[in-house]
Amino acid sequence: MTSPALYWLRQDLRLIDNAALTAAAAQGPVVFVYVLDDDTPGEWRTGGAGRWWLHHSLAALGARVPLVLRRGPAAREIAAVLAETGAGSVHFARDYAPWADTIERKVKAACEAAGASCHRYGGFLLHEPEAIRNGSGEPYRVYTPFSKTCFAAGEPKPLKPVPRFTAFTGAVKSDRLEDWGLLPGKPDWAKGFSKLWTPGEEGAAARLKDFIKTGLAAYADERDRPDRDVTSRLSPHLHFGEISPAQVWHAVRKVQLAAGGKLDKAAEKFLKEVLWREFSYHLLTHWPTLPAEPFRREFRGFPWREDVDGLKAWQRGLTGYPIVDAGMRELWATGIMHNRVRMITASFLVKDLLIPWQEGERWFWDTLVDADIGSNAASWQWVAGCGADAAPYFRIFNPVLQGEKFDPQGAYVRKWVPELARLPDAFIHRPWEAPRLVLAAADVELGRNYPNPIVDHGKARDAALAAFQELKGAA
DNA sequence: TGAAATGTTGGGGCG
DNA sequence: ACGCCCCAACATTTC
Repeated sequence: MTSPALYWLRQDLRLIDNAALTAAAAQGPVVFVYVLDDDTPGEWRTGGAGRWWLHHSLAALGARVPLVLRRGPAAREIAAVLAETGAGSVHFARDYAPWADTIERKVKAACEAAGASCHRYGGFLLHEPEAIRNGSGEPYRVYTPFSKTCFAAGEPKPLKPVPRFTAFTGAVKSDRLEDWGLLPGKPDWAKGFSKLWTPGEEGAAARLKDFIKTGLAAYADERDRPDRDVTSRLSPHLHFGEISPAQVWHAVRKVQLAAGGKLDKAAEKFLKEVLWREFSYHLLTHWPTLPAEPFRREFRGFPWREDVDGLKAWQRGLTGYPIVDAGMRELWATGIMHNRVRMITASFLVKDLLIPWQEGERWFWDTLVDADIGSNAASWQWVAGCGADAAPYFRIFNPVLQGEKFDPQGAYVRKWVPELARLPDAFIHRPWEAPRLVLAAADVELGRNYPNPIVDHGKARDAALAAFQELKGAA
């Protein structure tokens, strides 16, 4: 009788296109093991919104295959499951987080001590970070040449089908998912999540199909419009590996080749966004301090401010700038925020309030269902101007102009900031300029049912530029 | 994957 | 008729 093989689930909660599972299935009956909170440092454990997602994703997968759920250091738990099942090998996909390598080494050591072989496979990227280098053999620090090299590297490997496997059915200890407390208690802030999301491999596949059918054609022209519905919303599915980036890539390529014309531009734009995710993770792999420290070292001396009230107003969507508040409330209500609005809200925190980007990074980590250590760190540094290939610091978003440009009728603001819903278009992004009578007709009382702007953007901009000058002077 | 400040041009009002 | 000024509208530079 063949001994079972242990498949250690990481951020790959799916059965299709799964090298580790395919290899495990070839060995013998598969023991599916998920370990919560392995040895991830406390501050980077899956945040609140992510834990909601994780619960439902594990529930969805657990309905298809028997899952062994464990909690604690991965090496200890894997060793225990090896002992309980007599499995002869362990298979898992690589993680790129800065702490992952240590965890994976400990698992390997534990396997060796138990006399089991240990196999690591490629992770949740299209290309391994070691494989994409510039002419001088260095990792890229600039996105555009990076993306060109990725496109030139050819199509990702063909997808692996769901392998034929038998699931291990012997006795193994497992936690109960309900006991992990991944779902919010009271108040249940995730009430609105289930209307929008279907975690799990099937939900991910359906989302991809729907995006290609209804969003992709308009993607190139409308992807910056938060009042439209053309973005893929695949990010949380990708984060938990319910779908692989290669699946997404191949699916988009397929319709691009079949339809051509307008879809060419749209598909190209979309695949470039997939490559931003890729770029972020490559940066993280080569510069593991990315989540904590500015990539451009001179920014270590930046005169950030401590502003508890400002941070709180930003988090709660009470800054008095409608597009900022709409974004922060969308995030809280749904676990996601439109990409354009992420840039606007992030710019506001970092440039208008001069609050350290790490504070924003932390908040997004806790509230986004797609919170992803690489993309989150790289994107915050991009906005703050201290990242690799970042926006120059002096590129400061004006929340009024951005709102008027990308949400011209204010539909997005009206949806998420209902107290402003009755304002006419002309004032929806600048309520403080509305005449008294207009405000009264719309039932808006600034300072009572909607805040006055917590900062004057013009003055805040000047202060941000002055802070930047200070930094340059000190350098 | 900005925005504001500054510079340039050209049409029209007007002395 | 002419020059002058004002100021959109657009382009360029600067932050």
